Amino acid sequence: MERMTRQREAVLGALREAARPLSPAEILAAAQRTVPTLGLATVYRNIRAMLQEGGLVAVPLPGQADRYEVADEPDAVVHKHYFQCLSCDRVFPLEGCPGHLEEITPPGFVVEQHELTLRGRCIECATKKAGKRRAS
Amino acid sequence: MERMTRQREAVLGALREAARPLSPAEILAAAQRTVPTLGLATVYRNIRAMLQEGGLVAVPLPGQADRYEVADEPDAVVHKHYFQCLSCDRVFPLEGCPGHLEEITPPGFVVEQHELTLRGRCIECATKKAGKRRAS
DNA sequence: GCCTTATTGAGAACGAATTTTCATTATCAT
DNA sequence: ATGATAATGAAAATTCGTTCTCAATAAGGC
Repeated sequence: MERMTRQREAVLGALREAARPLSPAEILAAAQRTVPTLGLATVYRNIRAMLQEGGLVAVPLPGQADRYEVADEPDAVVHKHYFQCLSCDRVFPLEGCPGHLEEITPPGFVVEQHELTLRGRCIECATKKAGKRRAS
Repeated sequence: MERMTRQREAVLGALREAARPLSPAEILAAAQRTVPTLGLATVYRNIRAMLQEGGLVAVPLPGQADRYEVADEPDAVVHKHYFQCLSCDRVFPLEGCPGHLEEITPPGFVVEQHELTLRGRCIECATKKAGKRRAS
């Protein structure tokens, strides 16, 4: 990936505007508002390229395919956690970290990373308590 | 699943002795020590049957296929968290829960479940500091 | 021990996510 | 503006985990 194409800008733009981790399909849908002819393969190609270049990070979720979001500042060691809505399936970044990990770590084990995923209803789905919807 | 077969006993035995969540492949390997001819399809069939019957529970992990472990007592509402070793890939159950989830939950969001996964070196891999297998 | 039929083993088949192929299009150094 | 070639779109292909098919085997009620 050496050239700045319309499709790549659209993918990056979709991720920037979302302010939350997106799935490849979500990126496709959002970016197609800018480049209607955009294909899923191109979304994947750009995701892969930007991951390598460090501009994107993958957000792994239990039992779910990875989501992606624009990488934070390199020096921001503030790792993140996420909330996944059981209704609309969207994923939102959380602020902060529960800590207290030492307390539940067995002796001799060395913790290098940790991932916390909350699940429930996002504010929108909790409010209009309609039946299940899908991401917007 | 109405008959108690040698293979089903082997699968259950493997899970009981492991005392940690196992992947279908891990179950296969362990159970084959008892029933060498055991096939992977049978492992999956028994996992599925025992899941339905409530004897097993699936352990979802970020970016990983589900592991399985024998279900705790029905009344034990003590949900669990896990530690995954970046070196040997094994998963270990943890005691307790960090709590403090409200603090990081955005206003209006309703938390119904949560999952925490620690990653690093298990006591064995931390001790014999062999080369890394998975990057961080 | 006999017989019905649930269960097995092996491989084919599957579904979902992701990658590749390849002919066409478009970026950008010149 | 031109050309070399990186990037694209569409579909085919691949991967991985899991389920299914089907002939052969074996559990367990009799």
